[in-house]
Amino acid sequence: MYQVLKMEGRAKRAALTTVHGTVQTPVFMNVGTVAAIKGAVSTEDLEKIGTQVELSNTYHLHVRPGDQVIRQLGGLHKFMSWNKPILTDSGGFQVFSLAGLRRIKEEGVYFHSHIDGRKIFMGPEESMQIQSNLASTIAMAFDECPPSTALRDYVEDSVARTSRWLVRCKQEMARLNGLEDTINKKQLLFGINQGAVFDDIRIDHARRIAELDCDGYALGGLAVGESHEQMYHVIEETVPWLPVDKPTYLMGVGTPANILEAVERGVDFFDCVYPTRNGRHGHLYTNGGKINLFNAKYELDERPIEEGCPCPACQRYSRAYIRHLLKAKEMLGMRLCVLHNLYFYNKMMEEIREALDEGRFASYKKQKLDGMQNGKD
RNA sequence: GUGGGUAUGGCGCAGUCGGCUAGCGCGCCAGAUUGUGGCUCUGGAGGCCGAGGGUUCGAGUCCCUCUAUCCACC
Repeated sequence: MYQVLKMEGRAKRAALTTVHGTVQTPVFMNVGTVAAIKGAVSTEDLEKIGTQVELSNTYHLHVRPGDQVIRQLGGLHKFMSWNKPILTDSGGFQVFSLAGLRRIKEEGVYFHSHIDGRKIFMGPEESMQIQSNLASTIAMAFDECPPSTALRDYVEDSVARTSRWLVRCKQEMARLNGLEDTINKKQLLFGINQGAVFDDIRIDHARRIAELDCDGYALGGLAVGESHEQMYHVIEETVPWLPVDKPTYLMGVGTPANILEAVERGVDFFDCVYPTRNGRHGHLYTNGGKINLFNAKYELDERPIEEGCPCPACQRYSRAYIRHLLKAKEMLGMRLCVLHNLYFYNKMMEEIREALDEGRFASYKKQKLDGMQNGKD
């Protein structure tokens, strides 16, 4: 059940109750593609840094260790010892990101595994079956994510196909949720809006999928090369056509500034590899903007990453020490940086929720952006 | 002491029969990265080529002396 608790303009403060607990939104989902947050971060760590939802990937887990293996082990929650919500991405994005290794047809997509090169077929039904085996809390529809540079004709065809795929996803998910031996019979399904940067295609698609009564809706195909202005414009134009009483998820986005802008435009679910990937590369988020711990100026810096930050890294380690760990390629360096970044993101979302609760999101957003040098994080 | 080898940016090296602004890897200094291959990419700084002399239009490349260092033998 999804309940909108408060609105400020189009910005939503809501709560999504699932079989794995309630998610307070707006929320940032922490990305753990292969059922692991990269950087040696454990589920215990996630509990400490305020993670509400973990995100894993259908395609990656299908390839290794195999969704049948995870099913036999009782599903993802039991497998990775995480009892809060998990969202699984459908594998659709891999159609886009593994371009060159795939062939898209009406029935689905033929891939080559990036692990061993073997040929794999995945269509809407297969994606739902895999996600059902994984038994995630929320499954994503199987879609195609065209590049931002795709021509209008291509995008129209692609979006039409994604719509047909969504119908098949819904039917298959309903069937799977009704089976006796399905692990999570209340698995939710989010549909995905596409249309590149063509407003009319986006809107037409949004209206069409809104009628299908999914459990939530995502904006896909953004932050794939277009400008920030184009992305904000698409969000602004599209979100009003998606049901306000359903979760709205902006896939793969983004920087703290991107998130603040999107919350203002009505988005309440996010995920992004930035805090984890950038953390592994020593790029750290602070209220004063992003810093690169590899920079020589931190060699003798005894301060924590961020003064006053209660995260496990800032509680007891200096920038100088963490910089040394990173340069020495010690795992602990990456781990501490990833923990800090995820804490920063989770904390920012908490602040956003508080601001919305108190009806002061607009001023919070301005203050946060100003602090981060007007969003140049 | 004798014989042989080697000296080129922080480290390891390439430089063909002498020929334009001396390259490469790592490191260093910066910058990218948006539903993740702990990757990758893009820039940048840094060298009077061990020292001195000679041959030549021209020497990192050839010759002589010296120095340092390595190996073997005494």
